[in-house]
Amino acid sequence: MPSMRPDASRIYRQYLSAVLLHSHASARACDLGATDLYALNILQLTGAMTPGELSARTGLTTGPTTRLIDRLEHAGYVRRVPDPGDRRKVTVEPVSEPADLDRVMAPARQRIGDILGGYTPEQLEVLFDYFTRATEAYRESAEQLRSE
Amino acid sequence: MPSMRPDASRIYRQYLSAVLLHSHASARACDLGATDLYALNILQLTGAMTPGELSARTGLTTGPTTRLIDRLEHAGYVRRVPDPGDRRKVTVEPVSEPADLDRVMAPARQRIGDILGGYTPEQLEVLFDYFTRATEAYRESAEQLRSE
DNA sequence: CCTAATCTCTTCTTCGAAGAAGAGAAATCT
DNA sequence: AGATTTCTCTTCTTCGAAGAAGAGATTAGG
Repeated sequence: MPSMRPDASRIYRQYLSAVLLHSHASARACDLGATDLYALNILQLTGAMTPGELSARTGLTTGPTTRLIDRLEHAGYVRRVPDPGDRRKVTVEPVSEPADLDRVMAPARQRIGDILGGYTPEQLEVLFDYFTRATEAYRESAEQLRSE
Repeated sequence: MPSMRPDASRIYRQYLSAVLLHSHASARACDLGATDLYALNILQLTGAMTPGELSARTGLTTGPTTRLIDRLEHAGYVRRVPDPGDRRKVTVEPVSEPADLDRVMAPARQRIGDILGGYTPEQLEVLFDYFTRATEAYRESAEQLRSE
């Protein structure tokens, strides 16, 4: 990060730490393992996919992936839908309203909502522009790490 | 999140997912366990603390915490410093430059740096104002989850 | 001073999740 | 139609990390 501010890097690092801290605390509060949350994020970000594809993305072999999906399905975060075109296949799709996770995330969502509510439309434009770009940047970087 | 945009919530959610995705991929690339990264984040965010305090913050008992610190120290992310005032105590402090993690995070940092470099000073003001406030919001929310 | 409290670390056991290998079902290709 | 490939799922084993209990060392209090 260039010299926009002397402490820009530090602020950003602490920001990331706080996000991760909260995410981990949320997972813990839901009795959700780290890999489970990771997979759930993949599904929410990328959309429905087959177990095989999820295996590839998580880096797990198919065995653990089956049981990972079992856990997520049992907890009500995803569901298995048979593929109409290919009856060997199953599609794993994220469920719209994951009850527990939503409840746990509510306080943070409230706080962030309050913060965002204090900005002008022009400022929000900037923020959401950043969110959109950063999403792509992190997704690409993660992809890059995965393929190394 | 109120009706600032119809897809605001979705954009923000995907943004968070991407951040977490990348973080998990980074941890994986460093052979760093989820709890290890979690603890490291606590230390980087809050600063040096005793193993007992780290135990409380991670929610672990003291046994696993000792070995968690062992792993982090061995990997070169933290170090133990004896407390001069109380010789029973040890202070665990994060090391300034964690080699592996830095290397793994470099591509993302580059991309984010490029994105931020494209904004005007006024826009950066808005972004860093958000980062600062959001850090506090997530930290408080995580604290709240921990104490439930 | 001597007891109680505090702090870290060690040991043992337990548990969850990952890997490996293969079975079973269905699609594809010759 | 038969053989091969492609999926998912099952079983068994292995491994890392968490919990419980207690030892050892140091400080604080009566």
